[in-house]
Amino acid sequence: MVNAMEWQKQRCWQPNRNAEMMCVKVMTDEQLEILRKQIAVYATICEQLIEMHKNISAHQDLAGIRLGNMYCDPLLGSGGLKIASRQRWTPTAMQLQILERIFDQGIGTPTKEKIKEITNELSQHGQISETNVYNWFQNRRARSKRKQ
Amino acid sequence: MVNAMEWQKQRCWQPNRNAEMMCVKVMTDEQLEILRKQIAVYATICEQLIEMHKNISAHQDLAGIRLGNMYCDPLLGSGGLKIASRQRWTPTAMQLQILERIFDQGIGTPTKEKIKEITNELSQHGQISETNVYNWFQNRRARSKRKQ
DNA sequence: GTCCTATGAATGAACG
DNA sequence: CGTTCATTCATAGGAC
Repeated sequence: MVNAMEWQKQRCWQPNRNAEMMCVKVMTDEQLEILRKQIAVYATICEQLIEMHKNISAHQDLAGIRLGNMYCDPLLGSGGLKIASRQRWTPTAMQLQILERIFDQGIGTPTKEKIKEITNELSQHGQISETNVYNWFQNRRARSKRKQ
Repeated sequence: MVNAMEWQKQRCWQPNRNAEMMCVKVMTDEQLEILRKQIAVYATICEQLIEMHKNISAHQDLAGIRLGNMYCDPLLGSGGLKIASRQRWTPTAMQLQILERIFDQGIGTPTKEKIKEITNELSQHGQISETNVYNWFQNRRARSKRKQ
C-alpha cells in the first residue's frame, strides 16, 4: 500500500526534483496572506473541536490526552502498564502556545508573582511546576538572543 | 478523513538553514521558525482532539474538515513556492578530519571565539555555520562520555 | 520500501 | 544571565 504519509510529505515539502533548485523561493504577499488564513482556520477548527468536545464530555480535559505527544506511549498503551514515561517536563501543545504568547509580549523574565500566575494557568493544561515555567523563560530568552 | 497522525508527522518542517540555493527571503529564519511552531502546535492540538473525539463518537467522521490539506495545498498550488524540508548539515570528510583533530587536542569546550575561528577555517571546505560547529562539539563530547 | 544506525539538532535542567 | 550537560527527537544513508 502506498504510504500516505510519505506521499503527503513529498507533496508538501520537498522540492520538485524536476524543477531543480534554480527556482527562486519567494513567498508573495498573497501567499503569505493565504498562510495567515490557513492558520486562522486551524485556530477556528481547534476552538470548535474543543467546544464540541466540551459538550460531549465535560469531565475530560485536554491534559488527559497529553499522552499523544509522548515518546513511548504506543508501547505503554498495549501493556496497560504505566511506567514512568519521562523524567523531564515537556510542555503540551497548549502550554507551549500560551508560553509563546506570553513571551511575545516581551515582558522579559517574569517576576515571581507572574510565574506563579502563569504556572497556575498552565496547570489546567497539564502537569507543570513553577520551576518549569521559570526554566522555560530563561531558556527561551537565552536562545532567542543567541540565535541572531 | 485525513489521518491526523500523518499530518502530525509533518509538523517538523523547517526552513532550510544551510540554504545553498538561490533564495530570496521574505521572512527571517526566526519568523519562519515561529510560524513552524505555531503550525505544529495547532497540528498537535488537532490531532489530540481528533483522537479524543474518536474515542467518544466512533461513528462521526471529521472528513469535512480536511485538516491535512489545509496548510499545504494553497501554498503549493500557487506556482513554485516551496518550503524546503530541513536539510541537516553533514560534515565533509575534510571538515570531519579537522574537527576530530581539534577535539583530540582535548581543549574541551571551545569558546565562542574559538568556534568562530574553527567555523571560518572549515568553511573553506564546505558549507558550515557556527551552530553546526557548536552542536558538533556538544554531541562529540556527550557521546564520547557516554561510551564509557 | 522497510528497517536500522549514526548523528545533527532541539531543549529541559543545572551550573558558575 | 550566559554556558554547559543530559536526554530526546528527527533524519540521512546504508543494508536487505
